Amino acid sequence: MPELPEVETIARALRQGGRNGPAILGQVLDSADVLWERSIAQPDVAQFRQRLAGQAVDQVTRRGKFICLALSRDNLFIHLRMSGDLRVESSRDERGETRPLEKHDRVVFNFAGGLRMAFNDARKFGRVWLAADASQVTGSLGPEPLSPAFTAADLYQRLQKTHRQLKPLLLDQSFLAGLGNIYTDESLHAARLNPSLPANRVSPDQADRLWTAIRQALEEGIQRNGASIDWVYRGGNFQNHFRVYQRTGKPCPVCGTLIQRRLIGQRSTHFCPVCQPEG
DNA sequence: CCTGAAACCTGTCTGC
DNA sequence: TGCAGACAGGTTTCAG
Repeated sequence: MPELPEVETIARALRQGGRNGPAILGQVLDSADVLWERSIAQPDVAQFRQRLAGQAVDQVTRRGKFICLALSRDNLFIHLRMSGDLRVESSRDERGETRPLEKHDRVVFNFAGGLRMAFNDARKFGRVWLAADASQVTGSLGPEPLSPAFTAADLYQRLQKTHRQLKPLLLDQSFLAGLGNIYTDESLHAARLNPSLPANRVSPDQADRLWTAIRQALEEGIQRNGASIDWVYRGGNFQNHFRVYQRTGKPCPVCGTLIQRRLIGQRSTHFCPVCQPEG
């Protein structure tokens, strides 16, 4: 589900509190309950539970679409994939009774102070890693799009190296970390680039536009606390500001032409045939 | 190197 | 009402 802005919103809430519960920064892990074993990518479940116990949450950050918890001795990575979410709450209700879990809770992290963090994931695609060496998990990710180190010239150079179509390329996390289906379509529309255009045919000027569009789309998404669609992620309102995503048959906000949808790289792709012409 | 298809899953919605 | 099929914010793996 979530892309960079949604993951960023969740990471901030874990750091400062808000959205789905109190902050977990500084909390000490007591135990973990694994309700769906395949949610644990690494190491095996027994080792995962054993190593976790007693470690404090020293830092909460984000890298691409990964939530990264720096623990006392390890790093805990959470990837929400299509339907994952995190919920922080007290383990007991007002009467002191153990609070029941929710449908689709897959892993529950219990903290020493009485809080718990539930990883809820209807579709079971999400994964959790525990690794001493962070590069083992996030090592192959491309640049962080909002980092000052990522420049328009940088993007242009990377685009020149391949003839892959822009849409699947931007979704490739080793090319750029954090874009998903929503923000890719929104960025390409703002940059006036056709999603099927081969990357090495993008001019320096167009690369500049794409760089600006990507960063603006992501920043607006973060500012609106992400996009909430259907039953999955809740909290943000960026969905009310989509220009093309899920707006098939509705007018382009720039020229009024009806937005088209078609499959590119097996993902549904929304674009304006006039603002984003072929070739 | 690149593309497309399939797999991993559950839930919702549409149309017959 | 029931049921089949399409579709959903992601990633990996495999065949060609």
